[in-house]
Amino acid sequence: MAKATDGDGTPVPQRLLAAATRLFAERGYDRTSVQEIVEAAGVTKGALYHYFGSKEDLLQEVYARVLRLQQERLDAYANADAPIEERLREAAADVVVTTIENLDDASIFFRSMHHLSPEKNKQVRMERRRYHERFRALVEEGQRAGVFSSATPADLVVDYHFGSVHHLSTWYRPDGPLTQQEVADHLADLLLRALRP
Amino acid sequence: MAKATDGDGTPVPQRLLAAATRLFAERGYDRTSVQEIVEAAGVTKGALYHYFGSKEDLLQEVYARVLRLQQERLDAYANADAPIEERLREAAADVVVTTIENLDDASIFFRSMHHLSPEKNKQVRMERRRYHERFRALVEEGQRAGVFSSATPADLVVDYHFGSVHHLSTWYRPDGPLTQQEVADHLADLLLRALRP
Amino acid sequence: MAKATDGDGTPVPQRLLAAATRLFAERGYDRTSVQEIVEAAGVTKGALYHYFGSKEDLLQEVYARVLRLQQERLDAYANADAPIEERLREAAADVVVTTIENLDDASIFFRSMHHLSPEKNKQVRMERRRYHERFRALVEEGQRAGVFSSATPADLVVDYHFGSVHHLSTWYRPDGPLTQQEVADHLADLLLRALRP
Amino acid sequence: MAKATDGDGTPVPQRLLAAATRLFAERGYDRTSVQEIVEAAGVTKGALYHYFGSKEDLLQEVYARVLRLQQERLDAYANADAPIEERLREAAADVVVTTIENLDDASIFFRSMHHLSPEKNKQVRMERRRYHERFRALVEEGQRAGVFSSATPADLVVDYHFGSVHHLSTWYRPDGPLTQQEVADHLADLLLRALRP
DNA sequence: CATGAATGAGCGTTCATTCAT
DNA sequence: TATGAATGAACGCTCATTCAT
Repeated sequence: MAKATDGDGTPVPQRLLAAATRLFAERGYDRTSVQEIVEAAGVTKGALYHYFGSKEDLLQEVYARVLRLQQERLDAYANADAPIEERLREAAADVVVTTIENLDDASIFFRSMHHLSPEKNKQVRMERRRYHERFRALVEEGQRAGVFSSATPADLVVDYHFGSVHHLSTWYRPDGPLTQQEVADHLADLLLRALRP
Repeated sequence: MAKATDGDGTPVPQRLLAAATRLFAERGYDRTSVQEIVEAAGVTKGALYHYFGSKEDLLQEVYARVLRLQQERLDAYANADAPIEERLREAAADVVVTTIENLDDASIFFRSMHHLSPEKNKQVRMERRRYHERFRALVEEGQRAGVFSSATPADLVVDYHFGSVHHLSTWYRPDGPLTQQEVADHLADLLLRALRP
Repeated sequence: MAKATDGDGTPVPQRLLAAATRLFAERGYDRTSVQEIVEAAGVTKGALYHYFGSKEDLLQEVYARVLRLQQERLDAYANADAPIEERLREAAADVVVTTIENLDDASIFFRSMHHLSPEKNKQVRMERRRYHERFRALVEEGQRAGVFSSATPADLVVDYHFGSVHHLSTWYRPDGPLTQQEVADHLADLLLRALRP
Repeated sequence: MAKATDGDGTPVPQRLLAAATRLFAERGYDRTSVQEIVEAAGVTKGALYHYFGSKEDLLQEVYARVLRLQQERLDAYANADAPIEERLREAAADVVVTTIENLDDASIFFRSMHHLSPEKNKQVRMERRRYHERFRALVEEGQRAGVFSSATPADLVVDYHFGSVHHLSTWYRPDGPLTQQEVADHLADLLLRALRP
């Protein structure tokens, strides 16, 4: 238990990842130097390069973590045993809540993806696509069932909603007039209202 | 007319601004070097610094241009002589069209704002705020008239729509299945449907 | 009378020289840009290069002016009709007063001489040498007459006094406890006392 | 002993400091480029910035070294067990000798201090002040004892002497007619003679 | 006489990464 | 495992000077 930890007992890789996440969100990927990350994590450069192949790998790990989390939650809501309106509403609200809860990761996600090398970028986009499609399937299911209007292509509906989710990191403030849940409910409500036949 | 131009006759400052816009959108602000900008514009560094105080000034100019354009267009639609639904629908569709028409500027706008120094950032945010508020006033006008639902605070409605506009640069492709106008109409339609009482 | 002047009627070359003198003294030769000089003088770069061949020429002109002035004054005191102690005392005090009165020029003189090109440097050193030698001749005259001690070589005596003159720009402040004349009298007194047989 | 050295075995920071000292003295601080320093030291720029935060830090280090040395020596002479005339004479001569022995450092000191940032400048001035005051205390001690004339304020006496010390780098040449010690003795003698009651 | 756009070389500094220990 | 000295390429920016007008 004395290995790869320091003082607080958190393993070095986690400490590095946490420091990198905070700094990338604060100042952006390019403006964060490896030196700053290792100082914030309380280790040396050698240690970082022992656990991560490059600065970019660190960024990819941040992505991988948030992508995994969001996909799991979406799957849980989407596959639940409930009417389609309810499942879509809950999934739509949940992505808002988890995005707010991980606003740092979200900022990085929407602002730093183009810093990944083409291959890694492609991989992230693919996972992102899977997420998008599971969400779209919900919309289409409701459209086929006649519960949702088919006036707008499902793809566009999904992008409409995700746009507002991405946008959260631009305007949401924890000390604002609305709680996370209220924001989530409102945004889910707007989506469902737009889909009324 | 032989002043400050070269070969094609376009003034040097414009050439620099155009080159910077394209490059900032392509690879991001931090990843674009001053050297690349001046090479793309066919001038030397000295010329750039003759017209612009810094690389950051170049970025601010890009912002200033697009902010001015969008504000003008919004004002025109918002102050038109037509029913409120119509005015909101047209304004909502128009911001989509002009964003697509200037997708480079838009990408820069939503991804590089945090690269501006605090003071310049503040100024841009202020102008942005003015735009947001003009749009919000339209929503509130409809809500007061009972034409739009008041279920969702107008602020949130505006952010919902603008989120999808920002998101355009992430997914819109000119060679996609929908034309600019179709995308604009769909997105405006989603907004109006969500606002039905 | 409307030529080469501006507003205040001072000829452009003088205005440039005055601006350069102030700025060179304030921030040093290398840290003063040609742009700053022309702005301070209220003219453009072209005007500067019309009257002066280079930035260095400006510096040389500053030197030439102060050298001429000091040489003239020394000659006047040295060739006066008075006992040698009196003539040396007055010359020694006068160089202190004129140095304090032109503290800017003096700072430049003692700090920026090595910025001149070899040829110009040589010329300035030569004129400086002439000044030194006229002063030394006074000391030697007194030594030969037995009025001054010969314990120290005259050269060294001169450097001893000039050292304190150069040093003035380091510590003299107009709002200090001593007036210019008091400082001058004290320093001349120290010299004369050191020379007592 | 194989760490941070190269070829000759001298540690890199020392090599950099030595190269910088020589070059700053030769051509002045502003005229010496970082590139020239690292080339003279046989390392790369990265190495310099590994050990020193900036070019200015290098200059400050030169100052710190000479200030420390001179203060130590002055303290030793001033606190010795000997009559006041003897202690002042020896201290006055010693500062001349050590200045000549480190003429490079001295040139830099008297010509480049204004290149330091305000904060660092202040620090250097403070240490310099301490030195000045220890020296002044010696003069005052002799004045109170009636051994030295009180005709001139002690402050001015100190500045008179230090002026000649600063001036050394302007005229002293190792191949001149006088040895270091002879120059030192003469200058100390002039000071003591000037202080005779 | 005077302008100011433009040059081009050089500046101090940063930084991801490597590697001997 | 982990260190930290060192690299080397690139970065944003400055500036004395030139020259067509």
